[in-house]
Amino acid sequence: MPRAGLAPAAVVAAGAALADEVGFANLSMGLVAERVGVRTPSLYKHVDSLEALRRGISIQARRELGDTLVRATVGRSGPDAVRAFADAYRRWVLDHPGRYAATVRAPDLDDEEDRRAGDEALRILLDVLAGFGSPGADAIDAARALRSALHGFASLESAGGFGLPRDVDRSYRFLVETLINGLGAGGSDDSARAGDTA
Amino acid sequence: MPRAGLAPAAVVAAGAALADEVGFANLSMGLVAERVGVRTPSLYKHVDSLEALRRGISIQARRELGDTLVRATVGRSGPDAVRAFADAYRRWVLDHPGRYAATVRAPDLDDEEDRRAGDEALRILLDVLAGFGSPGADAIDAARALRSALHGFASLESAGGFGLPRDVDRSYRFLVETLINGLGAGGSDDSARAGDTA
DNA sequence: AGCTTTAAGCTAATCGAATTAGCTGACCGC
DNA sequence: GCGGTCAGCTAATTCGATTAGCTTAAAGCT
Repeated sequence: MPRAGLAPAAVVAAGAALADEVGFANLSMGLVAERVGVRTPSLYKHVDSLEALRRGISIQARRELGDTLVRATVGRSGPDAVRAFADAYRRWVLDHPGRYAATVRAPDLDDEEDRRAGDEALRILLDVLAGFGSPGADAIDAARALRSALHGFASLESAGGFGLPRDVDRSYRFLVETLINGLGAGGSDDSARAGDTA
Repeated sequence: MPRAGLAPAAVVAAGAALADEVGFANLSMGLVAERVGVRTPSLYKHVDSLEALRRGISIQARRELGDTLVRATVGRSGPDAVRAFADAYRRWVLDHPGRYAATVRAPDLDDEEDRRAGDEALRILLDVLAGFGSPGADAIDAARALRSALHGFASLESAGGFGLPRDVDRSYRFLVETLINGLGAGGSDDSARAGDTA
């Protein structure tokens, strides 16, 4: 038979696309094999295992997300950069639910490549936040806050977690503006506990 | 042989405990069976399938989390209630990682019981936020913002997503205070886009 | 063009986890 | 004590991941 001319990268790409369609959790070797046009066992010539394929998808997805975020934020700064970052983040997640689920897996600490793929988005995030000089606020804290909020919203939305009819776009804008407000006000350490009821 | 005296609720409870130990994703019928002291097929006398067991765990977990949050916030209001809510939320997630993962699954919309179990936490959240009368801000938006942020942080932390050495407790406090600040400042709709660079 | 080497793909087989079928005996109410 | 019900069991099925071993397309060399 004519060969399919497969390569590890092609298998990972197919897996990523499939993950977006059927869900990262429902990915199977059989599905991927069918997609690339070979029998299941043939995949093992290109990837070590389903687990390894998942890791590959995760790494690739983190890179894609990172690239997307870079492109969205270049040339912007301050609250504007945060909005661009947030919008690009959510759009990417909604467009690539399976890939996004893949990015959430904790990187394998023994794997250099895996660990690095996650760093880029973080670096961008820190750059974006460089414009917010909330006194006493650590940039890492701010980055974690932003990342947590965006990740939380995106993952709840993409899991269908928002049951109520309230417009989701609007809620997202509210979230982003709330964070921008909060970060701008410089609300980190316990000194912020003054002015409680305000 | 003497009977094990099992009941569906006991199987779900054992499954929940096991999920906390091995991870919700790694739950298997074999593991649960071993835990409750029967052979695997016997479980099917109490639960319909692994999938059904997972749903049961999810429902139970949402109820437990809801109860915990109620207990943590009764008698408090305003920013104080938000802090208590946030602290209780995170503590519960860290103590019950498997159950928490179970709560994230989108409820089955065809299942009345499933849908209801998620509502309680939301109701509490809305109550907690009643104290924040940010003009123009919809309570649902605020609830979603808070939920997203807390869920995001908790799920990243419990997935080992924070690689850096920076103290995580501190970052969490920062996140909560940032939200309190932001919500207090009333930053919802586009009118908030005034005062950009601030 | 013919020869060799490599490795992509295949079929058949193994393994493990979920689930189903059908049997047996423990406990409940009489 | 007797009968019915149902928890639990063993055996069997199914399906997906993975391994073993064969075949031959493709690439390189002479």
